[in-house]
Amino acid sequence: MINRNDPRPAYQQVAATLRDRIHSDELAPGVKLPSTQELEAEFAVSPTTVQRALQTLKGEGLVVGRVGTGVYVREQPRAVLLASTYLTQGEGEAWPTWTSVARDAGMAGTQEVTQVGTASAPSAVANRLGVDGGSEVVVRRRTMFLDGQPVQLADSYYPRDLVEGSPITRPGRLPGGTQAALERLGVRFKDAEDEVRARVATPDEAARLHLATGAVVFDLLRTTFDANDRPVEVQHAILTADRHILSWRLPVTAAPTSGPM
Amino acid sequence: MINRNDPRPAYQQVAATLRDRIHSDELAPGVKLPSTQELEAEFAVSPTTVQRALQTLKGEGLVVGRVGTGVYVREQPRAVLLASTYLTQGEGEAWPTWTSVARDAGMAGTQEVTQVGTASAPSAVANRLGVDGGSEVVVRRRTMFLDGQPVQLADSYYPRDLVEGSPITRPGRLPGGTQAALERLGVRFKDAEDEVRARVATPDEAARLHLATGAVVFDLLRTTFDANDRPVEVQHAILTADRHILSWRLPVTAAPTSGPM
DNA sequence: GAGTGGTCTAGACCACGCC
DNA sequence: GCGTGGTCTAGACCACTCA
Repeated sequence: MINRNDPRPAYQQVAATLRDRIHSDELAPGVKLPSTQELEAEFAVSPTTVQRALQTLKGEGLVVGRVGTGVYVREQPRAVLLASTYLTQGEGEAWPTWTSVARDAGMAGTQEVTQVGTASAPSAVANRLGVDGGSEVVVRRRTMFLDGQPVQLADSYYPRDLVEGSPITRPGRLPGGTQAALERLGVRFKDAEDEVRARVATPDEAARLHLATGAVVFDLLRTTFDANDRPVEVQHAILTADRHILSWRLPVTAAPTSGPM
Repeated sequence: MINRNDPRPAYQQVAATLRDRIHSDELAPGVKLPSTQELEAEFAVSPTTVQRALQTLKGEGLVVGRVGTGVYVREQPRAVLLASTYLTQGEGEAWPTWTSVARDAGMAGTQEVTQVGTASAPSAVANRLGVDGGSEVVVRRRTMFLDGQPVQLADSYYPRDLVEGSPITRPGRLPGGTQAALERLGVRFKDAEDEVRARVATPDEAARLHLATGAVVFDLLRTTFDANDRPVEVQHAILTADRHILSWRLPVTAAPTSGPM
């Protein structure tokens, strides 16, 4: 029952009560909530108020509605631990791939190349790639899947003069990945800079990743530099936040290092 | 006007139209939207439908409502670029501090120590600190502010036997930061592991960070290891996503794989 | 006091899943 | 066919801001 003296709106009280039941496992993952009509009766509020409370919980990713059946406590999807530490490792024959990372988490990782060609560089990419905003760059767009579900949109951008005429500009799998292909072009890698943002998915991203509106995504930019500190690749990835944990390993020295990192 | 043949619900059509106007700068940041009554008339929908569309946009962080005045396009708050070295928390001149990081972004960074003492270790912390779940550990809790606004909750945990009797267990500022204090106890740092998640703020976090419900936060865990690979510190930080960009710099020595990480 | 956003109601209709 | 979640309406009230 709702407390009319509580300063919080009724729908927030309903949401808070249900949230407590979920967190206390009184409503365990996968369990069906009482029907909206039952909730109306229990809390003595109108249908609209119940719906609004449920909408709040849906926005928080706690429950999912399935019309015709009921509203269910969301099963926590298993997440993939995406480590970047392998980049610092030396020589090895088998490099971690999306497939192997997913297998480590007990899932099936696949990918699909959706576009290879040239495109006008988004300003964030152009800045980091050291080209004029809007100028044409080479782009490879991929979608990554976990157990058949799209979880990641990964776009890689390259300076046109660097990769022109190479296999990178053509569709199809690159043996050893794009980085190996760049090395065959004479590129010597030095280091990379990651920038990570988190935000709500745009409607376009939500549609392509099969997400509810309001879902949280990582927005990740990786700029890779060669031995001359020239940026040779910018990767821009959108990752569903509930299926990825990002991980970095970094040295800690007693004496301060100079410069960032 | 709403298209009744469009399969999308009316409130989503209204939201999409307003979203387009915002992204096209027809409604620039800071500008006041038409009043809800005007929107009702323009789209020929009921008040509730307009409210639901606005609620959707609020959830996306695109607009903010101020009762009594209007609904405004949200000014994009300036974000702080948080390099990975920051969390090492030195206060010496060479280590980046919260104050210096904020100053680099043109803002005032302050912090407040909210609690120093012992607490039962949350399971995620206990795991990483190598102690039994629920056992007592030493904790230092801080809140970080940008221009007076709380933007970060940072809790640092230490094994009890390691820091017992040291200044770390007592309130007050630590000259040189906790890292220097640990070094004075004989700790030799080796490396650290960061784990980054992104999710919606819990109601408690939202209240402490003055966030709207549904706001996105980073959930960051840093485990620092000494030369013997013993975990000596676990930092758990909640950061408002729209005011932080996280950054890492990592060396690349050979061809990595196809994934973004 | 007028206008504003925010909340709530009571009732209706629809598409869908299941029996 | 019935129960389900999801959507929508028309109207009401409240707290707040600002002139």
